[in-house]
Amino acid sequence: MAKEKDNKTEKAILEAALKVFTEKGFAAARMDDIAKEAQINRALLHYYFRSKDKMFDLIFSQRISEFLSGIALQIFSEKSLEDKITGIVDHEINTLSAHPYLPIFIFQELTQNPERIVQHAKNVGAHPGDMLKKFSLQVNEEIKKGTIRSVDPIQLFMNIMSMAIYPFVARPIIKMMLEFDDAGFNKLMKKRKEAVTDFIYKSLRP
Amino acid sequence: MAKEKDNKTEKAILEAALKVFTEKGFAAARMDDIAKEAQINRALLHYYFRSKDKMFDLIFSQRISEFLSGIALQIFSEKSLEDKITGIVDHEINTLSAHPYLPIFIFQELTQNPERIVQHAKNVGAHPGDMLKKFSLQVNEEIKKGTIRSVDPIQLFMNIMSMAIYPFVARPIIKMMLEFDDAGFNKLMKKRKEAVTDFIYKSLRP
DNA sequence: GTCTATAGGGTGATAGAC
DNA sequence: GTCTATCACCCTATAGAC
Repeated sequence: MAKEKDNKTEKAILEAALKVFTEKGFAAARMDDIAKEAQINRALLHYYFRSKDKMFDLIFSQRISEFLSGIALQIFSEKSLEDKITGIVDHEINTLSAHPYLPIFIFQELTQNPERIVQHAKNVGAHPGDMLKKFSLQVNEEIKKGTIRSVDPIQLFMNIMSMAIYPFVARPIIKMMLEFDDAGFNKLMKKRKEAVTDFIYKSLRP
Repeated sequence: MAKEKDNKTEKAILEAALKVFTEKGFAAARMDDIAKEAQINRALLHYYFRSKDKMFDLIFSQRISEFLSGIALQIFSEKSLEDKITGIVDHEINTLSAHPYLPIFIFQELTQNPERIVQHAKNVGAHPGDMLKKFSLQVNEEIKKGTIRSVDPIQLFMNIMSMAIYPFVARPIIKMMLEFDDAGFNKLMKKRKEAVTDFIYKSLRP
């Protein structure tokens, strides 16, 4: 029973830490914000996780691993190129619709401390460079078969990721330009899944 | 002569503030970092700009205005749609190649404080929503003429901005995946200008 | 205008009672 | 495990000499 209480508190803290860190970033996040969000005392945070840095590393490590392995899962699946592209776009937009702060959080902190990615990238299993190689191979096969036009696979990969993720990065500007609230933005993103895949397929026509 | 010294110091401070704020963000930026970067005393910052907040507002206001007006300049030019798209892509990639930290800075701070955009958006002259309307009009004209296929102008606009800007947001991940240094990344972005416009035109074929 | 010294407030971390 | 009280440091901002 004491054990059960442990898990419950620890879980509450991690959930709160995720929320506060992703919304504010490491530097602006306050231990007190996390404590209040988890509805516990500030000292307990240190009891469970010792320091702000350790807590942050844990959260960040999970997020970047999830981000990379989510893509890897799609890339290394046995799908056709077309289904794979649809899979990546759908996966990214679905995930980010539920967690719109994630991309800015990841990229902001990664920019501050780029070495960190090397540590965490290994948690993904495959080396991230392998993803691009696998993707390039499949693209070049389709080009050879004549099912799609000739295209640089690396630029294509960047295009796919860009169109899926960037709108969540630029969310405040998009909301202002269109005078949308959160609900309107989410609807737009739901429609966007098909718009993006369609835009890509149309471009790849031979 | 005293006046000249004023301008020189003030300019040095603003330059240093831009560098530190954009690289670290408001919360992580230290007045001491800025002072050291400008090679002056910390107290002088307050003599010239009173507070960290005021200094930040100034820098941020300039950046977001420049960002929006840069796009507006392209949108409201008298170019054909195709030239306009090329203009936007080239302008964004050129600007960000020189200042790769800008997008994350703008979007991170804007996410923290979305109301800020409303104040600064007005500095652009035209209301930002007008940009999208003007762009949509021109796209719909081309569709009617049959020079491009039917497409949602808003999604198209998001696609263009995404593909031009996102790679600079995801720069650390791209550099890692391709095992590139800064020079390699910049070369890739230079090539990307043509890759992106070509990708878009190919997609818009009727 | 530019500096040194320091006030004043906030924040992460720990000690110690329960 | 959970709390209150408190320490020690950091950082912005200002006072005051030059």
